[in-house]
Amino acid sequence: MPPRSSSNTGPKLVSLKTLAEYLGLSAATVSFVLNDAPNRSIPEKTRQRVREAAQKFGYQPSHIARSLQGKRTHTIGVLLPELGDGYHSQVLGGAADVFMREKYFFMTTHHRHKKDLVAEYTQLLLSRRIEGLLSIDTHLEVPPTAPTVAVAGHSPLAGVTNVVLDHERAAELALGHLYELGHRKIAFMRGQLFSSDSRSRWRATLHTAREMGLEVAADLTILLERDTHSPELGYPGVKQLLELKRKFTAVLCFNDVSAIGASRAIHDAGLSVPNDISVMGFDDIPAAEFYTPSLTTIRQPLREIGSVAATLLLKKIEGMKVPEVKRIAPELVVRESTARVRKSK
Amino acid sequence: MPPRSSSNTGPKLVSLKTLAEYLGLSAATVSFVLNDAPNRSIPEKTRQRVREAAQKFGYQPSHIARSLQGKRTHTIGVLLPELGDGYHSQVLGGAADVFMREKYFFMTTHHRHKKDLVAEYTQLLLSRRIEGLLSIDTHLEVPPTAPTVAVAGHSPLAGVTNVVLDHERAAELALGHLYELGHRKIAFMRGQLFSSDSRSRWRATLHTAREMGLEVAADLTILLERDTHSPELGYPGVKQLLELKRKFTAVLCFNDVSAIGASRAIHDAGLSVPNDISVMGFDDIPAAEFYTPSLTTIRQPLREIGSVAATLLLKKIEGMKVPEVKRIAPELVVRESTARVRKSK
DNA sequence: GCATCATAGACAAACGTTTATCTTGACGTC
DNA sequence: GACGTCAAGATAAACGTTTGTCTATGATGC
Repeated sequence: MPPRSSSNTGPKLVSLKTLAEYLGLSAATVSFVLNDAPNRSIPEKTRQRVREAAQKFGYQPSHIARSLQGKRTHTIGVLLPELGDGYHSQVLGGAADVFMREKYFFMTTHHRHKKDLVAEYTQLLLSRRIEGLLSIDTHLEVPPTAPTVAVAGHSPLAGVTNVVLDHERAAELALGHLYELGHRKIAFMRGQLFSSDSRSRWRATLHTAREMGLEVAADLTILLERDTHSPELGYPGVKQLLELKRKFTAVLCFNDVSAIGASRAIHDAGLSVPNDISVMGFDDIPAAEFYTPSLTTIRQPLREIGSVAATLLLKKIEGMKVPEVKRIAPELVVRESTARVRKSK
Repeated sequence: MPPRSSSNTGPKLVSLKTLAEYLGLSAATVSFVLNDAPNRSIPEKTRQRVREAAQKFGYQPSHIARSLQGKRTHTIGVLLPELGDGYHSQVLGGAADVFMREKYFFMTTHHRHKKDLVAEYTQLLLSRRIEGLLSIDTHLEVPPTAPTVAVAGHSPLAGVTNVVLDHERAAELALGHLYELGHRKIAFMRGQLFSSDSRSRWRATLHTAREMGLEVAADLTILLERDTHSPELGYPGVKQLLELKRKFTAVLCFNDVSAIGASRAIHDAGLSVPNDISVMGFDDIPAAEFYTPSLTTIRQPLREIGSVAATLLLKKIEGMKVPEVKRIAPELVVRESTARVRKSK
């Protein structure tokens, strides 16, 4: 296809005033017509003329001028650590669906967890008169002066609504599944201490295990330490357990990546997943499905988390009351890496 | 940590006027001080007073009012099909790095390839006075009236700069690698006809193969048809080739996902990757590294593509001339799924 | 034939800035 | 003492809208 003609230095943007001048009308009248303002008597004939002229000149009202005196900007500010990795982008995607549907635009900023950037961007967004702030995995120091909803925010802040994964439910699903398959000797992985929701997850795991009468043995607990996103994360711990001849029939991993590492360690020890040992992941990353054996895991409904957060934020902006905290239930995804524990010891 | 105090109905935003009134000065003077306007004589004492008051009231200049008369809004509009999947988010991430660094903010819109939405959002962004448009994997019908850079845009448009992967280079890297390993009978996968850059890739592959003296045999060519993102995409074609007893030592897959499917088919046929057949992917998705055997692949430097596009866009906005098309070189990532062809036939 | 009323539209203020130009008083110079 | 200069700041216009109020003009009522 040949390039189209029109240049992109573009027809200069036409203002209400120019349009009015051309029509021999006042800007006000033109504005009334274009906005279908009520309580104004303007004959259909004039309306036609105005609309045609607007069409002809490709008139676009200046959103800036508009929002200068009307309060509404229909703009949201988003704060997140990094764009492009799976987690944050998916949450943002879910939120974006809602924003677009409700005719809000949003500006995204990323700060790589730098405190001063978080503060700076918050201010800059505010000075652009955003109506609300969506904070994803971001540590806010003070409550912003605009309605705010935080996803996976750490500390509770006055007036800031938190949307978080229901870790209790996650633990129930994971342990419940293993329990039903007959597993009683389960190895546990505990997330790195610096990891954002590592603590709440571990607490929920301990709590649920106790309720179900499952033992969380210290000598079957692996504490992750390395700061990596490769399966190498889960390999050494499980390998060591196997070398020490600890007895267990399943391992509850911190996430899918470490579950893949765990699988490899089991495989390398000459054992089979899931026949000898079941492996349970967390997150449901795309690789969880592709891996062999595909991973049974707990899915975090990231898009849903995003859309719930966005919905709550819009409600707040409209002045409605919303809860301080909203928990989102995860889902159990059963695949190949877990199986019924074998009768034969 | 206990919740902080301050409420988020927030201290009402303070305007220049209010500030000026409080100080007993005119708004203009306050503006001069706060902007360090040159050629204005204002005693240091007054400057101090002004700055202190601004601090005290947490004054934030209204970006909106500012950009109403100055032309600059320092805002970019982004058009993409979908937020949250790997490809687009990574490109956006790379672009965002540049935008943030250069103090531009951006609004992201997604259109799921709906033509009318593309047009509508372009207009809306324009009416918000964006200074430039970044179009990612989006089919633009007409050149927008603002400087525009397109990533993986399909048709060339007058004045729109295109940033694309250098498919020729990609083919050279892939085929060169296989060639060096001794492969001469290679099976090819051709992308679905509806896939965006399927055509240019195939053309480059044919061209490069010819140059290297490699044969692209019709009976070793698999045309993908299913519209799926699961490995199932690559499985049946390769399986069929094996069943038909076609002889080949390597398969050049359309992407990593289909490469995983291909691997499985080979495995299921009782053959080994890479000992019997080498498998080459494309994209370098995260799973490529985790899979067993990990995939040799051609990496699309997505973040780089994004940052190059953003850089070009900013240059255009500054009024500099930039090329109509910019090709980004891919990278060969050698892992376990390819090996030297075995001597023994 | 005059008051009343609806119509069709103009006028002007306001939103929060920036910036060019003007004012005022103090001081210095010859 | 007339004049110019400079400092310190005020005024006002402008950016592109929206919206409350005002004004002509003609039509209607009695």
